[in-house]
Amino acid sequence: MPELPEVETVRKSLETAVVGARVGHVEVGRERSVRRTSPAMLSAGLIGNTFTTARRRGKYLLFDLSSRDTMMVHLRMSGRLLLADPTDAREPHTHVVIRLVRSGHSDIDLRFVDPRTFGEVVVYDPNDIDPNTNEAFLVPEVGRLGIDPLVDNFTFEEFRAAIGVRHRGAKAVLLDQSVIAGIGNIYVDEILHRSRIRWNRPVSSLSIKQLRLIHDSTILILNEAVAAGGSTLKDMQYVDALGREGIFQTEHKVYARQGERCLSCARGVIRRVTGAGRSTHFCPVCQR
DNA sequence: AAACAAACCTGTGCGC
DNA sequence: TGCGCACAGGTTTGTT
Repeated sequence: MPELPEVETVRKSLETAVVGARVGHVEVGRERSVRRTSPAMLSAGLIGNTFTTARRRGKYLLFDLSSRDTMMVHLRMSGRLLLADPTDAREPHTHVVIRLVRSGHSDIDLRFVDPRTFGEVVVYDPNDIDPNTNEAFLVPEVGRLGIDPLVDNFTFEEFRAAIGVRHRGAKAVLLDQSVIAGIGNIYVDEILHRSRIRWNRPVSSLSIKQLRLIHDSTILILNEAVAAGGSTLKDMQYVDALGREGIFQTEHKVYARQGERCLSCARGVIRRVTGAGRSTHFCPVCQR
């Protein structure tokens, strides 16, 4: 479900409540959600410690702790992080509950809800580094992430250097989290549409002008989507930590609009094709 | 190197 | 109404 704009919206919506809060107790109702370690290790890593940051890299949420450990949360397809009054009824599929204690405030729950259980929560030591790869032992993939368009200095030169001289299709490259971190299946289709480039165009065949267009569109769309609070689709699964829906889905030009008239050129009809197990939406007339 | 398929799970929406 | 199938925002792993 959530891509960079959704994860960023979640991050912003829980930052005030989480940063500075101490963990009172932890409940794990589903071991799979903490599969990288264990319920005991999650509790031991959290209880008594205070969150000092609520960061994001790509689609990864990173909460630094006073112990110098970090809690990583990945929502994958169906995960949600919700702030709730501890007396509020729990949503179905609430797998992890972290009780936050804040001086001068009443306690609050940070709840990890995840029907499909692809998501996960793990506490790890970011300084426990594998000297061979320079990546954290427990969560190496965060160290493999490419440029984050919002967190990093996402200049055109950096973008071009990250893409390199490959022959892969434009969509595959933009979805590659080790190139750019945070773009997923909805936003990649929207970015390429705005850039008027076909999903399977080899990046090696793109002109500097077209690369600039992709770079500009990426920044534009991701920022607009964050400003809109992300995209809440028909299934209404995605909401921020306070339960608020996003409204960027009303701005989608191609995603889930197959069969409809292209809003950009007014001539093409949006097509949906399937490849590598994912759906791709584009206008065959204005995307070349 | 790059493209693809399958795997991990559950819920929903569709056609029959 | 009910059943079976296709499909869903992500990522990893293994195979062509």
